[in-house]
Amino acid sequence: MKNTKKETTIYDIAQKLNISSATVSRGLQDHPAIKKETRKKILETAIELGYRRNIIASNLRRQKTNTIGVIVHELNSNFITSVLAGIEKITTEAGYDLIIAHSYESYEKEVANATNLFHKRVDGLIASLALNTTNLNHYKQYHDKHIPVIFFDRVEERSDSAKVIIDNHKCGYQATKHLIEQGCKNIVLVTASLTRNVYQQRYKGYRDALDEAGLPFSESNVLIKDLSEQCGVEAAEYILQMNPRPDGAFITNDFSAAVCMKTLKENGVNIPEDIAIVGFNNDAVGKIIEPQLTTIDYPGIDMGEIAAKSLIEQLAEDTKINQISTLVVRSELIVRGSSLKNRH
Amino acid sequence: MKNTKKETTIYDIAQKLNISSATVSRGLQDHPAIKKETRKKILETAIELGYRRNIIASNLRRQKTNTIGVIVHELNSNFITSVLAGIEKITTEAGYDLIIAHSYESYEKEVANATNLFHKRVDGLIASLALNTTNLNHYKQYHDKHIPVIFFDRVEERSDSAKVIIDNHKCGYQATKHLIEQGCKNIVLVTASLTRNVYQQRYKGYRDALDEAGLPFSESNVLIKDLSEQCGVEAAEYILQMNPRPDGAFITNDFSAAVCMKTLKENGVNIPEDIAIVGFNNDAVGKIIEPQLTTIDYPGIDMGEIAAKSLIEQLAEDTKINQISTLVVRSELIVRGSSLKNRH
DNA sequence: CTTCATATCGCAAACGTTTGCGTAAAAATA
DNA sequence: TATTTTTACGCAAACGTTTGCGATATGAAG
Repeated sequence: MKNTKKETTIYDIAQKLNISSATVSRGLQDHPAIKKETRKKILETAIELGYRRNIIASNLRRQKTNTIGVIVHELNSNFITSVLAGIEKITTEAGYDLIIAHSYESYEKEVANATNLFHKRVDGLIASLALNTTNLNHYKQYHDKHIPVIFFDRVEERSDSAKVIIDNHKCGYQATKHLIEQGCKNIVLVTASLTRNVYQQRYKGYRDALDEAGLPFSESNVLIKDLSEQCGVEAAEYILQMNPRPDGAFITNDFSAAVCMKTLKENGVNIPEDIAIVGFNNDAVGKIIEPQLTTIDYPGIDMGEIAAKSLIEQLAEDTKINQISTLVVRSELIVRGSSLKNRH
Repeated sequence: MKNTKKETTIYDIAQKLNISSATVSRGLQDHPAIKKETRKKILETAIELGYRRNIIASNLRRQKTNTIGVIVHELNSNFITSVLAGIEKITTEAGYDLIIAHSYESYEKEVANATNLFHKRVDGLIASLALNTTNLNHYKQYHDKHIPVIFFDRVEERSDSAKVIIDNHKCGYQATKHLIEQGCKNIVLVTASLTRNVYQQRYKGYRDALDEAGLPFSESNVLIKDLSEQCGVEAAEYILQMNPRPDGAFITNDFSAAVCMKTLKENGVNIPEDIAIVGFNNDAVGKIIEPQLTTIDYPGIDMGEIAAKSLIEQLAEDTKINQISTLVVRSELIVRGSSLKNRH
């Protein structure tokens, strides 16, 4: 039961029709220099013989793969899922295929994925950096071969690639300012490594909002964690042992915020009366937790579409003028119960 | 600034060393018939010239891609993420690359992905069916070319492909029996289309548990939804208008269960006193909601590993004996607050 | 009836590997 | 020393497309 059947090639079609393989090839791709009639015959015998175009041979000849690679730092957030949907929409419209690689927030896996996609000869790359990625050497090979790379969300600001991001500084500022407006005077920030741009910017926004309101900043109010489930628990424990207790918390990830909130509640803390909480990402969990979580929303689907459009644009133009651009998509604060101290 | 630099090929290496390209090719892949010394020289000049193997040419010649495709019906659940992690672990160990495609629970997208991966000439396929997929013709092309396909979780039982699943009947039975043991006598089942095996089996388990306990079955206690957020709300509304009110609910998706629970609570229903609830999947949200959600846990990572191992096994053996196997991975009921009526 | 433009199509090279087979040299054996 | 085996490597075909260029036939224009 071995696979003995040979694949049918354009030669088989050509032979059957007594024409050349060149004509078949052209006929299959709607080349204008082929008579309607012969093209029709070609298509007919193609399906008759069960022909499938050998993309590998085609890629080899054309020196292109019509494929773009995507590297994401995580998968199970609906932000990322939305981004992927946005990317997919644009790329399929433009006739590109997609290869999605997952780095699991690991620098090593990100490197492996980058070189892997490079060897697979993707025509372009869209990537979001892992949490602990600081070295970008694995993208240098792309630049050397003039393969466009676009970063989204998690970017490296020193890089001269195109980037599509949100205004994390503004978000951090808005979130913090909102807490201040609710009367908070002692606000904790729970976030991830400040080496990653998104957290660095949110941190700055947090500080700027404090400064503007004339509130003191304290190192001990900033908790650098990994934004996992465990992180939520630890953040709660830290808050519980603080003296004086903070009256607000900005936790830059909805899931961690939810876990933290839950842990605080279990220890008798009232949300938002004792501590007001703001998360980040507008994940579904924020609407499940009680009270519902105030958070920052930003449209993943737009980010994906913009990143993909931008990449395809770069692929289209031979001229590598490539004005290095940073695209910023809108974002907004969504106020819900977890932060509404003065609603009465 | 056009990309003028030609790629270096094995010919360039061969020329520089005054040997043949065949020797270079063999040297690069550790062929035993190459002297240590020449191999070393080859590797050295390879990196010196910045050589990268042209996988496309290699694939064309070998008629293999060393790539396996994965089609998932969704992405943003940690079940699927775990499955992908499991698959990735095994496949990378075996030297295969992965292409992940996402069908967004859409039959059309699933078909598109299947033919796309087929044209990309993956060596094998691992897939989970979309909710409304009933026609499997898009996998026929794989069988025709003897490309192994393995289904996981969402499978078609009539198919003669290998499958790796959980015992959904047992899960449904256990969940329902647990509710009965908690004193429930009027149990609602909220689930998705019974054409999909997982929901069909869970439904049967539900019915069998009722029968065994001598409890009556009622069509009006079964709600077929799509297990979205909206579904959770609708399920709650349905339950609220039921007369008499049910005292238990088995909702075959944690997120929907959480939304439903929340909506019920908002309408004055006490969980679990008035209605006990069991979900499915052991998603993170189940530990956030209050009370925490009783659910069914099953290890995605094991499913992924098993599916991948099974596929690679099929790829290894030329002999297509291929005993059609159905592999069942363990699963278990996790009891938490949402169903514990008689904890006092 | 020439001349020329246009419409169709074929030739053959190229893309970069891999690999069956052959061969020369070196080593082992008789 | 003569013969056989082993070692190490080269030749050239094959994988299936795509495409620049040339060739033929057809019709239009003069």
